[in-house]
Amino acid sequence: MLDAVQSLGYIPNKTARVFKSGRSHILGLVISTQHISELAFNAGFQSRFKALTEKAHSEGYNILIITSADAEGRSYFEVIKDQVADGFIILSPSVNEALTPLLEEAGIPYVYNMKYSNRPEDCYYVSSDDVEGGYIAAKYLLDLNHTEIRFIVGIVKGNFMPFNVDRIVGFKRALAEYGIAFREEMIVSVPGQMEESYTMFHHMFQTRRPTALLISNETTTVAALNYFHDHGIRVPQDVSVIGFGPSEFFRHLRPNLTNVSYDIAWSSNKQVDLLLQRIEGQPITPERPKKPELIIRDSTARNVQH
Amino acid sequence: MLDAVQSLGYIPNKTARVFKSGRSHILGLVISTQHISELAFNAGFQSRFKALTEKAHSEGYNILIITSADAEGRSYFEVIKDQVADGFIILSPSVNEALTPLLEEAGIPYVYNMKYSNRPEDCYYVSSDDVEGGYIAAKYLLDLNHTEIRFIVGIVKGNFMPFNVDRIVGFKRALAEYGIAFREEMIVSVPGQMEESYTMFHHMFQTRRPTALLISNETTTVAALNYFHDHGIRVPQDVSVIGFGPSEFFRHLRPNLTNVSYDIAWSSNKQVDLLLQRIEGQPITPERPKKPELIIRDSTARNVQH
DNA sequence: CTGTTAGCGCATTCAT
DNA sequence: ATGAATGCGCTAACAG
Repeated sequence: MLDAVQSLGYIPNKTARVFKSGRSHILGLVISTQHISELAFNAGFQSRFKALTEKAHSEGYNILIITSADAEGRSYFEVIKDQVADGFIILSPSVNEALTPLLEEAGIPYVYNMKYSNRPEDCYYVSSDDVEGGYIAAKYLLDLNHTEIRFIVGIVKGNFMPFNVDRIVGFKRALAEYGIAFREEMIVSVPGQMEESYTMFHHMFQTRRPTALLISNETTTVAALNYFHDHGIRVPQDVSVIGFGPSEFFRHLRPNLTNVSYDIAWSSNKQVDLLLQRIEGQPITPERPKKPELIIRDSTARNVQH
Repeated sequence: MLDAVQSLGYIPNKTARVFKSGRSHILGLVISTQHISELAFNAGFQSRFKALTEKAHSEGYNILIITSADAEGRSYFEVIKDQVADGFIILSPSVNEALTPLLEEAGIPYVYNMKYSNRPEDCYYVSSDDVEGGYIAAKYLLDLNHTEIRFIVGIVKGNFMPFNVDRIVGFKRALAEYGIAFREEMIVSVPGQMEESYTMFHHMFQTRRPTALLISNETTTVAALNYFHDHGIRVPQDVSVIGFGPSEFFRHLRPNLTNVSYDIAWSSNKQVDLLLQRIEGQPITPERPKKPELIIRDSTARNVQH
């Protein structure tokens, strides 16, 4: 009789099974609409998406893409609570103090991709060591005799993202070690992506021209290289450039870019592991942030000016 | 009493609601693991992902990412039938004759992003007019006096993808109109992405050097530009290049690339519309493929050689 | 070892 | 208008 059932085109109702078992084997990936719209040269997000999907897949889970237009705690929660998913990976564009208590109260398992709170019990995230990232990048430029350095960071609603705050801390630390005074103008924020970044570099290079750039996102890095290409500014002869993000991406740019390389596959895997531990009610083993590496390529050179 | 329920932190069980209503408001996006692993410069997939996600979102649906390692009909079906989703958008890397009957028999609504069969009743797809795409690109190069043209196409398991078959038809049509004999060597297939493409261009330019290139995917286009950059081959003075894909991507390359531009947002929106019609059992209004446009930029010039 | 049944939480129907 | 009962399709527990 079972054979008959099998040979007939019977397909068990997945919804009923999920309902009964209480497990959908779906992981919600919560992203802002900004993430989606800025996909093109956002190599960091792409790597994260790839790694999370592959890892989830290998653990028997699928990824549900969940977007929320305004990245507020309450609205994120409204979207999250309506989803069929066993847990959520939250790629917050900023610190989100309001969201966590709501999720906790509702008993919804979650994980962040970065530090989301200053309370020690809020340990459900796996991040990278961004202080170190800012430090090694700045140190390398200082070793190459650069002092007119600009650190280009994106801003969301007028605020630095937490990892940029950390990178700036590392940047300042390196400066201090070398006895170079920090000046506010060394930090340059860009509100947007490709177009705004291009314009910003235009202004920057019309006025006081720096000898070295740290650029905290990939799209802005592409904008910089395009601006330099269009205006005959040579990298690294005229300006040194260091990018932040997955190393493979920068290897495919011209010139090959020196960059602070994050092991996004590692952190993504750990995020999924952590989330699955929460879902299964297992004890949590917090992960220490992994140190990024400086990959030296062709976009950085010794400063011979002045 | 209702107020009390509201004010208390009561959250209705989404799974039970889905079970009862029979609607998950989830659309499965079925992709191969290849899609995921080749995300980086795959601007076409990125645009598609973005457009599908935004459209689904605006229709009150979310996107579930479903991957299958081997893109066979049966294994795709095995994965699909286990998913909680109201319907599926299938980004098949090749024609998939085996999958469709299985889905039909199981009564699972689906939509493809390209023509998936030659039977007239298999009309559940929204594609672009790729014959036209190949034609306008080739015609433009022929107008610029190029005859040593190479059409670079990706292959999956030794086969051209259906849209490349169409583009080649258009390419040959243009050739015929201009009285240029087609030669087999004009079609060059690359098995892989960035690295393999780079090597392939190296071989190509060591031997008989073409004056113009049509490149059917974005990663290979980037590989070509990188190869030319590294070896002092100037675009468009030494070689003309035309890419295929979303126009914004090519605008951010250097030089700005002439390209055959597809309206991916349009086709993605239509795909979701079509799928929702199927899900709701509404009569289907088939969409005619939209014609692509040739965007002329800085990577194409008149052939003055010979 | 095979066959029957209870119950998951919601929405809908029906009875009050 | 409010409240109680039913059933969706599975699975796990239980009975035969």
